Amino acid sequence: MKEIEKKLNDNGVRPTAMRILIYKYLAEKDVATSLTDIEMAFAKADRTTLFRTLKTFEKQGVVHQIDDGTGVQKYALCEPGCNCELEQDLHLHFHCNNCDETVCLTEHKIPHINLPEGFVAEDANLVLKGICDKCSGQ
Amino acid sequence: MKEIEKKLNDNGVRPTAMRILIYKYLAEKDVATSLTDIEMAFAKADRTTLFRTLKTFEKQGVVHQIDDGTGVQKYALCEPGCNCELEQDLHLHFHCNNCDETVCLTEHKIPHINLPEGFVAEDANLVLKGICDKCSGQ
DNA sequence: CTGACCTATGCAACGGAAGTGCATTTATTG
DNA sequence: CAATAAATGCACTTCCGTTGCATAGGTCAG
Repeated sequence: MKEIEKKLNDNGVRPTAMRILIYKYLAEKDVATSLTDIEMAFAKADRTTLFRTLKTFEKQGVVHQIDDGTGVQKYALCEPGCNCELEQDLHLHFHCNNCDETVCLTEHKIPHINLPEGFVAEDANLVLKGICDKCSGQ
Repeated sequence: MKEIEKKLNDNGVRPTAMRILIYKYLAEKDVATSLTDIEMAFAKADRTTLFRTLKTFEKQGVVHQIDDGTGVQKYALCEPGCNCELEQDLHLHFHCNNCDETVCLTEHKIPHINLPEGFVAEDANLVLKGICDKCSGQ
């Protein structure tokens, strides 16, 4: 519990009760989480608070945002050494068409692509879709 | 003009006046196009018609849909041999942070990724973001 | 040619999700 | 404790995708 407070403090986020709960929730889930997911889990809290909490987390490098192609923004906790901004640090994401969950494959970086003359890449997003390990094992 | 009619017929799409115009519009633009873009260009036509036209085009393999991370769906004409459904045929897309346009890099396929045990990829989406050739040349 | 029929188009409305402005509560600091 | 800043909650807006239903327009059989 105290570790979460410390973690938030280290990232320049004031550890309020709400924020600690949200962090804990994200830590317990091992899949990317949408604002609506969190809203369901914390029915009493206001949507805006949750929204702004996520945005604060994102800005301070606590979570990174994921666009998995479903049309809804999702978030996942950054790994200890996660440098989300740098191209070479971008891992890829896997979206399961069966259970509809999205997971970070932090070990799998996006390979370097040779672009045509004149194109300069600053960022990349790679999402693979298919059947995840949990669903294919059934 | 007649080629467009033929092209649509070949794909099982009845070539109405509206559809020919939309096809022509897409052909003239070399960048991915959103429903709103088309709506602007055809102010008299109804949003729904344009929407359904795009969906029809997509289903019949005339266009493919692109998710470039901006949150709005975009579409681009399929190349002659484009097999959008097959994993090995997936090209990548480049979104320019300067001019905000998204282009197909049809020559650049998404590299094969070795996934962890249990994961089966059926589809993939790779979007690179940065500065495009037109903007970097300035 | 004409009526029946199917398809395309148009209009209205809905729903989900992101986002903003402002008031209020809670925490921090002098 | 008072003054100030930050966090939370409420109301509302906007944007986009989508659907239901009515109408217009093209197609085909008789």
